[in-house]
Amino acid sequence: MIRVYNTLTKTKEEFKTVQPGKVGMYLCGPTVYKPSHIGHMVGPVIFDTIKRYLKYNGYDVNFVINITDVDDKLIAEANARKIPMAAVADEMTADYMRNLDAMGVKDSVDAFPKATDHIGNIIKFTQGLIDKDFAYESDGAVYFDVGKLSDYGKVSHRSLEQMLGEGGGTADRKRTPFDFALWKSAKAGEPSWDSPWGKGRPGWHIECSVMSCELLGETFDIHGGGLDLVFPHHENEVAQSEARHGKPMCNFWMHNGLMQASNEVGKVGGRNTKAASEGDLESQEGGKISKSKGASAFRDMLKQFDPEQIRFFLLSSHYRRPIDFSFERIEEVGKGLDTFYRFFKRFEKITGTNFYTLTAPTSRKDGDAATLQTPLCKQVAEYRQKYLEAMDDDFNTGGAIGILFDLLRVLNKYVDDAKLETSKGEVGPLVHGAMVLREIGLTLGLFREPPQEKESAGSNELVGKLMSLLIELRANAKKAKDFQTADTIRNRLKDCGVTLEDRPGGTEWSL
RNA sequence: GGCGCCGUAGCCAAACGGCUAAGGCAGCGGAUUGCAAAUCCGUUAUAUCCCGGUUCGAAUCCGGGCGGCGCCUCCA
Repeated sequence: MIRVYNTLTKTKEEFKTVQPGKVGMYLCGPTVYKPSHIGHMVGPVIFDTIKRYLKYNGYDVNFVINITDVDDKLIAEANARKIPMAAVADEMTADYMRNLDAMGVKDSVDAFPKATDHIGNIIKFTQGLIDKDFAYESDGAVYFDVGKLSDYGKVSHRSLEQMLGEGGGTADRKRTPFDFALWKSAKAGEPSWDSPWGKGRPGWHIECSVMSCELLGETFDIHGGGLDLVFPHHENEVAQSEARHGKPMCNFWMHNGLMQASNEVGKVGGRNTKAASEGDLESQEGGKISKSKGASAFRDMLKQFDPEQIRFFLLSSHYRRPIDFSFERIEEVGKGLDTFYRFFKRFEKITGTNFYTLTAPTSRKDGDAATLQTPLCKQVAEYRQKYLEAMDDDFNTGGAIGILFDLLRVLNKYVDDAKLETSKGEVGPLVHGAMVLREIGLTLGLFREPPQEKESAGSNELVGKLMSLLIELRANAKKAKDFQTADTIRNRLKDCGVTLEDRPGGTEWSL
């Protein structure tokens, strides 16, 4: 049984779907006005992992991430750069897609609807709300009347009375301060569309209600987003959708913790310099990354780190927790990841099989059936079971990764104990163990393909030839007990960033 | 000020009332090695920010502090 923490009820609930075997999942995507930074990758990676795990559990998952391509910030950016808003949106959407692709998320997303492709539907939806008397026109704009909804505040767990008591919000053309715009009237020079209320553009919240309904139906299963979107965005989505349809918009509201910026974030590519000189305290003092104007572009971060390393970092703690960003932390998890890569090589050496070509079970049921009866396999099965329990419990990827390490240790120990590197032994259990490691890895979106950097260096033919020359020279020196020469070669290579390992089957090198 | 989240070893982190508080990184000792590296074994929290309470039993539940963070500002 999979249990999911629901923001609506503030408890973990048994996961149940609207339609048997099918899951509709919607994630609030980016406003495409600047290149994405690492904070933008948190939600996609987490919900991609959730999709992978649900698929593994036999669900057919329809995963939607929206693209907000019309908004104040986009207009401002377009004006500043003196180019059309659509040009800004296209450029930044392309950047976002490349980043998602690097993180292994893009292919997992079934649709990326854009707000501007749904203007007609947005107008229809808005008119529907007016017809039902949940919205009113005022001066060319249309507002949602929150006072008409008795349960407004149920997602963010606050009440209208309480908020009004604080004197928050501003009234202007609105009936109540917390009424929000469904449709905004156009100002001169702004992109606009014709509507029954004159030229204008959609408000921020309406697109998500409209597109989620278009693609996933009036009631769907999972709505995700960052914790910062709970209020007002998700509160307002629910208000719109439920007022319009008279039924629950979504059964499970899931919110991921935000990535906290440390001062370092802005340092890559020197993007922080501008913000700092402008006295942008937010980027100076940290806070959530999504707001930090100094956060470095994710594409720059990809030059420094393997995407898998970043993914591993994001999944190493529970999704509802805030994550503190730091380069040290990413380096650190990278070292843990390297231990897996070393095992994969070790595995290939012994079995002649590339770990990445192993055909592992892609469903939980198949995995259950694949259990063998040797001592190692039993141990592996126990860890697999623990892994499943961790993931069943609100997608506890942090705990799951701990179990991945346990599994790794058991497999390495088996190789050591059976001396598989020097003598022929029973490799069947090892292959089975590696298969389970791959099965688990794939549900987390890990170990999909060999780490890129290390591969490219290793595949350089000249480098390979030079390395075998040096290794041969060193082997001759060792044979002649000339350890000084042997150590010189090893130390000098170390200075070049190349590590030599004298393994049972011969010397190996790595960067 | 209002609503809410969080505080576990040097650092990161799991745990959701009950066996010895996972795991990673760093450190230390050992096996192995010509020496290393890698791998494995052992070790590093009389114990979960502090103070009370509930309970046979609390890192977990309740109350009160202290500290960190988010939202409640941008005709949203």
